[in-house]
Amino acid sequence: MRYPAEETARKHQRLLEAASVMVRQKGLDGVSVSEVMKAAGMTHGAFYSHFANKEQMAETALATALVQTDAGVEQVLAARPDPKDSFLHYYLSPAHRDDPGSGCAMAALAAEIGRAGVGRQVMAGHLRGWLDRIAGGFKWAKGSAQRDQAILMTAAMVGAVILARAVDNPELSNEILDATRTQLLERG
Amino acid sequence: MRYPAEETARKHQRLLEAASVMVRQKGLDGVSVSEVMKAAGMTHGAFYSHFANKEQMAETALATALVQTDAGVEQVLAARPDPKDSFLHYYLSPAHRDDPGSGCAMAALAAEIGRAGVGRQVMAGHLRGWLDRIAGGFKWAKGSAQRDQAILMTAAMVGAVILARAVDNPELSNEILDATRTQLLERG
DNA sequence: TGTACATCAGTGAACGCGCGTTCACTGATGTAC
DNA sequence: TGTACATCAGTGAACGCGCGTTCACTGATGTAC
Repeated sequence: MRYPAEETARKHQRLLEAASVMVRQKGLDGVSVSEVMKAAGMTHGAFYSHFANKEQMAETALATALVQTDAGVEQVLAARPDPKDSFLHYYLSPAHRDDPGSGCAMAALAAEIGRAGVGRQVMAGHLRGWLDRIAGGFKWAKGSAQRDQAILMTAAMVGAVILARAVDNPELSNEILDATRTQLLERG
Repeated sequence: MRYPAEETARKHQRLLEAASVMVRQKGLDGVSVSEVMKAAGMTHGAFYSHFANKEQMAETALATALVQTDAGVEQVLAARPDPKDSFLHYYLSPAHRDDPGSGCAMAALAAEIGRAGVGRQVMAGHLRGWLDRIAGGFKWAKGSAQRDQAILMTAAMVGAVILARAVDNPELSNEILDATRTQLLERG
């Protein structure tokens, strides 16, 4: 049967939200059409009223996840007095490590995108914007380019969260987060 | 028919080698039983003469890939005069970025292991050994713990390679590798 | 040393299963008059 | 404003396909005598 346009729009939004979370939790290839639809409270048949196919959903979910990641960065950049400190404490926290579904899409999906080919352009655009904002928004040590420092910080944060998620030992996992935060703060 | 024990052992070795490469290229879940067997020159039926099931092959392939990664580290630690410099130049090179199959297993597989659960213990053991060796084998800046510096360096290298593989723009990809290397060398 | 036979790695057909996708159908919505 | 009808999001059965896994079979190897 036909549904009110507004309700359909709301359902589509629910779908995007569920897909962006699940994709970060299970990977772009790790979520099935059925489970995304189920999470949004529908049956699998309606999937093709919202997406052309599974690949397009993956791309859309990635884009949505990246937008949410961006929103998080914006929020932190408004923090006073020290946005960089706030950012490092959030990003390298156990909470972020343990909740990939609502966390940074680069840490969750960059590795898979690297081998799949799908989403590499979107990821490049996202990373460019990310680097511009943190290179300009944070205070950096004198003596070397802000952009290079922003790249090191980004690589270290992403790598630290990925490694912290990949080990089963809680002490080692926490140590990775703590040491990375300490080192990045120590250098200015 | 029955085959000479020595030939069987050689085939098993071929299987491990192929699996460890393919798993780094396509992910632990991204390789099928058939394609691994085909790569080793056999048909899929013989798979179960070598492994209990697909999951066990994935674990074995991960372990093999980590051993090969370790062997690479050992080799670099013997480099003169500056093993750290050699290490950073290899790890953060376009060659390493473009050849995940024979590259670092952490960069290739840590993200997937983080969400799968399989291999987290093996990964923790590997990372422990890795950190011990580079914390002890390289020269570090005074003023903060060698281990913390080793962790930052590892996180940054792994993150940089993952990000460099995830973007389609060659300039940005190279910039990530170059900036990370420059920054890590600059700090001693 | 020669003979008889159990072993077992490898082959390729066959299996059930979950997947992405298609389709006939439903019926309230929104539109044309 | 009321009526007739086309639209289309959503349902659930059905599809083909590739996957991991099983199985009967092969025949040279390695062993027992």
